Amino acid sequence: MPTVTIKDVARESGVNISTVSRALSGAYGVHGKTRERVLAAAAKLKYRPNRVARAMVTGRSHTLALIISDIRNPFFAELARGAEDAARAGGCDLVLCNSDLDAEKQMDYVQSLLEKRVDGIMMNSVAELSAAQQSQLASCGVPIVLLNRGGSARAFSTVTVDNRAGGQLAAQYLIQLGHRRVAHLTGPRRHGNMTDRALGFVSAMKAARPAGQVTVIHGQNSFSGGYEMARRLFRDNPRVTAVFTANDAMAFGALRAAMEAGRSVPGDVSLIGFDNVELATVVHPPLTTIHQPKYEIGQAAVSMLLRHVRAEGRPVPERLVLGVELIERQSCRRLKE
Amino acid sequence: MPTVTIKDVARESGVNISTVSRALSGAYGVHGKTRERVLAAAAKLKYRPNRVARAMVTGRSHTLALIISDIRNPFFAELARGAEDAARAGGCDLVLCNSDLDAEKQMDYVQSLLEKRVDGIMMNSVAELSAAQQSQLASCGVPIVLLNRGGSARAFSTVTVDNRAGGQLAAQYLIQLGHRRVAHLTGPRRHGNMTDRALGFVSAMKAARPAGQVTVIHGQNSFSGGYEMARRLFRDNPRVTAVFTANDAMAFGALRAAMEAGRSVPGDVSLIGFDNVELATVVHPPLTTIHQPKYEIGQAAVSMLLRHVRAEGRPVPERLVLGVELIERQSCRRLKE
DNA sequence: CTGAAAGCGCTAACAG
DNA sequence: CTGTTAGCGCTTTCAG
Repeated sequence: MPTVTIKDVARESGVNISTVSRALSGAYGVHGKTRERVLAAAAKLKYRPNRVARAMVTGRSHTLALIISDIRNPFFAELARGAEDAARAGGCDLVLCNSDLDAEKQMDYVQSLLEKRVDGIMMNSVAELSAAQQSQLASCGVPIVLLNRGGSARAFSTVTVDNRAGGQLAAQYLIQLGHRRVAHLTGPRRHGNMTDRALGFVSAMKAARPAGQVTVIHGQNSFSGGYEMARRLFRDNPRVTAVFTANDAMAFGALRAAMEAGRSVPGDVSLIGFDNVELATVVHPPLTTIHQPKYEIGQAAVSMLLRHVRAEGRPVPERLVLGVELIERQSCRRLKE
Repeated sequence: MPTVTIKDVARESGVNISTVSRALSGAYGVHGKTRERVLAAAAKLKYRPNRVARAMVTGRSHTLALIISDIRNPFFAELARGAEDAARAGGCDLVLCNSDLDAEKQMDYVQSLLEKRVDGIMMNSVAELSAAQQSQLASCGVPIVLLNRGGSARAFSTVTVDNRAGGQLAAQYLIQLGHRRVAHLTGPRRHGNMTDRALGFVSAMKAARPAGQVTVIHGQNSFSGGYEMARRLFRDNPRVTAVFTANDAMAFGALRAAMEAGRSVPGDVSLIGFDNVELATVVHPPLTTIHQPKYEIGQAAVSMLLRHVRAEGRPVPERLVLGVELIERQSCRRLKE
């Protein structure tokens, strides 16, 4: 309780505080004997270095931040776990921020994190950032890696999956099963990753022979968002034979809506999701979906970030794009002609 | 980029740094005019206070930590969200730690967090802590609130739900449906909360007329843990008519195992979970479960923690226990005599 | 190899 | 109301 500092250790071991500092940091330039004495004293006193003091002088806080929309989305939970494991392995703590896809909240977080001198920030930035925001972020002094493509300016490092290819995969699968009148349930407009998914899906669908018709609906990218959109869809647009949701959470919501509307999946309508969260195997029917490597995204993001942190100076933006794949389960069926 | 400090603001506005400090912290004792000048200078220079410097002198880092077993468990994700929202509302950051129910990893985290001078820690401590660990934690100098009952020593503040009552609720429900040969799938031995759930369940089951027989199986408290245990159970103990899992994730695993084993739920076996995570409504069949207020637990934990932090001195341990309730859906059925 | 001293950026008495 | 002066606990030159 009576906080013991490096001074106490110095007194106890009869050396100067700078010697203690060196001995403790395992640096060279300290006699074996002295070092042992210091270590013993530190142990005896139960000395615990004060990392905020250290951070102040070194300028490195050994803290990383992860700004996501909502940790309750299993996709982000998995990603966060990958990030936390990697951060810990790299000697850093991870502070978690939920932005709810709210641009203002997101910038507030960044501001606050900068004041706290975090060493780096990972974020799935809301929509495309305004030019002002972009430059503000780019020149904020700490490395940032985006979890989505970084808008027009190539100023940011990013780690993403190939969202566009994912959308195409979903479309091609549905096309091949004979679906042409389909819907795509997605998140808010200008949500980076989801926009790409939609792009890939719609373009592939249009390119089919005969061409498909796709209704795109925007809403909340959550369970309840999916539920709401699907409810409206089934009511207003009952002739749709398949729906592709921009994530699994929305697919679960759609599943729920289908159940309540008395529409069988895949009997009456086929459903395909995106993410491949663990629970996709246990819903009924098991959900066909596009798999993305969630844990690995988090991991890769921190290792890229850590590399930038250690590199000093303004880092050269890097971009890593990971692959996706179609996981076929039982929520889609072939359309009889 | 060329970090602007309070000194720069002082120079720019022609006053002393302490005046800047006062003006910025909104404290009294500074002339309106002067204050405006300072604020203007700060804005012009885009001054951002260095919170680690501030933390060093004030001794408050405005950082809270949450140590849980795994954020991928939707229960913890929801809890973490409640905690983060409350922390943010209280002006604090939240660092996330995944301990995997590993006692050593958990103590490592605590150690590291203490060095970082977090203001408080929330943790769902693994099992009962050893006496040594308990006293180490109790006297570590920062407030701790446990997310489970705190072992024998009443030295810790806790926020929990009434796990025992939850177990009883599950048992009574099953009893009333006529089940007497049941199983309970739970987590590792000595997991605080789950132990209480088991206690309540088993005792209520035994107290039934005629008394029930309950097989208790310990394993990993995860989707795959539930899956494994259920697989073994269905193979070795096929006459069981109902199973109660200590959380929903395990119930989902059990559902999966049942599906693969060709056993219908609730046709062949009834299933009841614990947590009431969002997805419990969308699995097939919708899961009957014991609801606990996850978000509120996280929220309550930080507000208790913040209260302790602000109270200074060794806080008086408080204990908050929240209620649970049975949510009846479609995974259990009445046993025909 | 070790000690002395100068800060990191900020707050908090203590004087004016 | 404002300026001076000490530090917070640690790292890091710079001299021995």
